[in-house]
Amino acid sequence: MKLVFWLLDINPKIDGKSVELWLWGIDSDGKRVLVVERNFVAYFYALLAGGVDASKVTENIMNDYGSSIASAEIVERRFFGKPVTAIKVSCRVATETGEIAERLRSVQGVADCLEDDIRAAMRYLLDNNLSPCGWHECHVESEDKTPEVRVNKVYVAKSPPKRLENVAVPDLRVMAFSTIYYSREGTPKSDRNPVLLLSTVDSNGEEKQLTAETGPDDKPVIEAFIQYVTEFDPDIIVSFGANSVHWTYLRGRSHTLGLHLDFDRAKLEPHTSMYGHVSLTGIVNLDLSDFMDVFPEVKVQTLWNLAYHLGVYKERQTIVEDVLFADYWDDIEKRDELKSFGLDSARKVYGSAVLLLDFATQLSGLTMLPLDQVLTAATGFRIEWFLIKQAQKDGELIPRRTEQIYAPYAGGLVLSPKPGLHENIAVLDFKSMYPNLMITYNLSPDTYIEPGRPEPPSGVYVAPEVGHRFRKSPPGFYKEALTYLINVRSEIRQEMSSLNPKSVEFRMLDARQKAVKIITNAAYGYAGWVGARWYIKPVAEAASAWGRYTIQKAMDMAKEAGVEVVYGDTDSLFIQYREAQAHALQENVKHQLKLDVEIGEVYQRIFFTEAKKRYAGLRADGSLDIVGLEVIRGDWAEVAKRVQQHILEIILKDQSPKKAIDYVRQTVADLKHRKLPFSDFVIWKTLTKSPEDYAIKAPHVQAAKMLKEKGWRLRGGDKVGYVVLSGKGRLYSRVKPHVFADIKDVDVDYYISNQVLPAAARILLFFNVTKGQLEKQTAETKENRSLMDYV
DNA sequence: GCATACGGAGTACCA
DNA sequence: ACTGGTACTCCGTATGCG
Repeated sequence: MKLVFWLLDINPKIDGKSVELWLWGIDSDGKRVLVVERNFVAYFYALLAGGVDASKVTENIMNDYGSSIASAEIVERRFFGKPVTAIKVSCRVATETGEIAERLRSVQGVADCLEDDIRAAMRYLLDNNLSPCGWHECHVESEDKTPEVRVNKVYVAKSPPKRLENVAVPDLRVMAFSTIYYSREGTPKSDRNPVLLLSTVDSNGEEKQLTAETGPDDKPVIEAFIQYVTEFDPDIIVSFGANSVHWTYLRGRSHTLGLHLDFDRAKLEPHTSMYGHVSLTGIVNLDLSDFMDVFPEVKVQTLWNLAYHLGVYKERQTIVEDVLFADYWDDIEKRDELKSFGLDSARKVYGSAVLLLDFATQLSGLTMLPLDQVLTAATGFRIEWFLIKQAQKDGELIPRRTEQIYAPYAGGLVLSPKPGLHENIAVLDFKSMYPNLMITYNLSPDTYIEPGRPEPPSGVYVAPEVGHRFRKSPPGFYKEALTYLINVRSEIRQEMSSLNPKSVEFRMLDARQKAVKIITNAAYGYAGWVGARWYIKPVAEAASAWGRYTIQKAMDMAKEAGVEVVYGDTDSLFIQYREAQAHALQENVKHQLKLDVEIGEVYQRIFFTEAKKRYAGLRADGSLDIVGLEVIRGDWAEVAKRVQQHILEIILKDQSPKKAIDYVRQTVADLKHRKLPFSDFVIWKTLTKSPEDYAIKAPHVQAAKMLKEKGWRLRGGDKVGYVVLSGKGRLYSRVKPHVFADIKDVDVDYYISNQVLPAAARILLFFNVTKGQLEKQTAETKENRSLMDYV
């Protein structure tokens, strides 16, 4: 019979020597199904050394290892663009692939073995052109002897599934949860600290709070959780932080209580899997904290900040810090507040998930990575899987990931800005510059001509400065991949333009074009990544060299046309805008450099300091575009950022330094009287490693160590919020984690002289502030450092 | 003995 | 755990002045 199903997840099922592939899905009737593939054959390629007799080597291999090998077939492939002969070795026992490959590496005539490191599930998806989060059609038979799995129906595949074009997504059962643990000893540990509260929100609109009202016994909480999950039978479980904390915690806690957290569709417990994520068999485990790299503008990565950024809620709400959970629980008057915070958190998880699921689904389909891996996989791996698909189409063998020597190379060209205010400035932007350069000059691992090698008949593009050569044709697989991506994106955007932005189709397409964009933009970075399978430094080096050439040429052309350039960075030029002239330049550049250039933002007014990568522009619609300055940095106190923001507004709109100074004076006065919220004083910084690994004493490291002393575990990647307190000595000796500090101990003078005034002076330095105004300022701040010191 | 200079560590940003 | 270019703060020691 024929089965049509949407592929939710795939996992290998290893039973002794047999490897089955389990394909979890949803059929066209909405039934949850498992399709078991029993005909998977693992294989790899033995790459032959030059000049050897392929059939002889094959014969030798079969003689010596025939008992482990199902078949050995001589095939023609390519490796880094060069034609190669290889033996495709299929293994009798899938789990022995790596071992056999390792042995064959030392066989006479075998140069190397490749693709033995492609795991079964990915191999299967790749070879059959399947796509997670996509519809497929498959000949199946019903399975009589149903394995112990929780689905409506189990089938056995009679042939590999075929992908269908349908892009719709079935109705998925989604469940979100949040946790609250009880600990008076810092970071909760599952062997001693109970789960006070589990809050859930699901796609049926049901909200639940599972709690241990009566005391420390949380066994009923976890039992109820297991029961609820089993009954609801979610396709996707969403959380914030489950990959790093909650699954391990809940599993550990279950064991402490003599329970098993075996609610997934194979009745197994959560287990760690690829790319540092936790797997739930047959259920997608989605951790929203893995989305954070998609939103770098959210500086302190918390659930609540993410949800706020996404517009899940509008009014800022009071958050209960985890440090205070135990206090809230023990205080009967505050316990309800904690409970509603827990439920609210689950709502935020669910609300955010609804908005992010389309994007994740599309990224999964594009990269071939299953939905629960695509977000935990780093950028490099996402693009790599996309490229692997393209390479396979071209007959390119997939290189192994090998240890490479890191060697930096020159990047983009950055021009020094002309400091001060400018009127009417347009940004001339090269659209998707690096991808387009790679397309235009056919930059790819398989088109690179090594020094000393003869020039191919098609001729070569020679990169400026660095001299790397790339054949002009045929196109490399980067060119093909990028051309596809860029075309697809513009088709999608075209299609979107005729749709209602509120329609489901529009939402889907928008998610897809965002996913495509992410992959497109990462291609250049991937090329220069030492960890890349296809790492060839000259590819990245040539791209950046062509980039510098391009921007330099465009600058020369601007000069020739009498257009003043005030700034530029990598792929953009900021020019004095006169409409006809600018458009003429745009056309000229487009034509001569064969790259797409657009006139982007036209600023009414723009302000540059002497520093590169830092400016503020006033857009035509009156909004500010602030780049690089303290305002948009996550490691400055809120009060300093707000002051700078207002100053920029005053300077760009009113052009009144006097007003700006008055504003600074007012804030300094407020600071002196502590008439500002405590959150204004918190400085957030990221730990790049565990606090004890630091060689130096830095303020945020000291604050982290204080948290650690109270039992709170902090690791690399964690953000520490601290405030500076009054006192003597080094800065690091008088900081405190914000959760333990009080506004009355804050050193307001530090915030005036090291936060607010420097941020203000960064801008005001460029305006003639009269002596009188400055003296007034000095008088106000008395012995503190005044603006004068900075001017 | 003290203030200042300066390189390095650390962080975060832009493209 | 995708690249290089850049700015900036704070630490900690070297340096120079009185």
